[in-house]
Amino acid sequence: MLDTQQNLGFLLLNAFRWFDEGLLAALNRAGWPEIGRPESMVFAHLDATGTRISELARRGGVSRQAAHQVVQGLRRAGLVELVSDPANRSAKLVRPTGRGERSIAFARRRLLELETVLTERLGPDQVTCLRGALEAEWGAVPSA
Amino acid sequence: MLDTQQNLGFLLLNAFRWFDEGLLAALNRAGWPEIGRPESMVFAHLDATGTRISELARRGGVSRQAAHQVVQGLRRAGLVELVSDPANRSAKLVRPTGRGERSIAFARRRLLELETVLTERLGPDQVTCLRGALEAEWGAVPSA
DNA sequence: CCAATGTCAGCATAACTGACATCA
DNA sequence: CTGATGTCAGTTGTGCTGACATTG
Repeated sequence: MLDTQQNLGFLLLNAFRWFDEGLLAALNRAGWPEIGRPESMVFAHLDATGTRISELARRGGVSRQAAHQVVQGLRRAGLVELVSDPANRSAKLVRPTGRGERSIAFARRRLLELETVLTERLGPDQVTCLRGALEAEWGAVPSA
Repeated sequence: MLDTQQNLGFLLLNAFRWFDEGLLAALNRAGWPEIGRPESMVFAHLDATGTRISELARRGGVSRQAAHQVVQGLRRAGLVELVSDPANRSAKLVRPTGRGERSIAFARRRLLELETVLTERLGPDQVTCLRGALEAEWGAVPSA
């Protein structure tokens, strides 16, 4: 009853899922079965030089505790390592391991590949157009 | 490390969240606090004449059991009712109640309102453009 | 006999809140 | 002392799989 074929919100969700499924399926098939949706969300916000857990939580919009749990899972999987922050002994930095960096590089290639496929199917004009609208400043969510 | 400001997948997710938050917050404030994310997903796929639980599950991409659980919650909240399908006695139809229909009408108005705000902020060209790209046929997710 | 539907039960995952120790 | 950080514990919500009765 909400016109899911025309409603912009649902259209956006379906488009996101297209990318999300294409990325996660490829990662799983290529040798990183331990990377799921929550892992990818934290992983994406990781900084090459190391990032604090609380910072990852802020970027991902989740609690410090939830981020901590995901990071521990990634550590057990050998994708990240925790090192003490030299600037603050009460903090630790989450850094990708060699295997973690390889998975990130793979994900980046895969995302570009998906965008290329989309460009072949929709044409360059529509994809440029899509990107332009999404990169624009939408501003705060209207509260009224 | 995945360029979350440029990656199309993340851009799509953020855009979806803009609509999702704007819709759910308005519903909660307007007197439907029991409608959350899962409820809205089922609700959106509801048909005015009544829809089977298994059909809602297919449309929403979740299991029959998960859809069943959400529907029971909506029924307890008085937003939908379950009636026997006259065409198949082993099936039931999920239909919105009066209160349910009012909430759906409200949601529809709110979604249009959000799109109007977006059009004011980005201009009609970019929104038309966005809608065009999203309504196009993206095809199956590339498996390779 | 088989397929689809709705339902119940148990399990896994993932997020949250609360609490606490450490350190700037 | 206050605030930020990381961590542990408990709880809640949500979806899944398995299993079963009913119906076509």
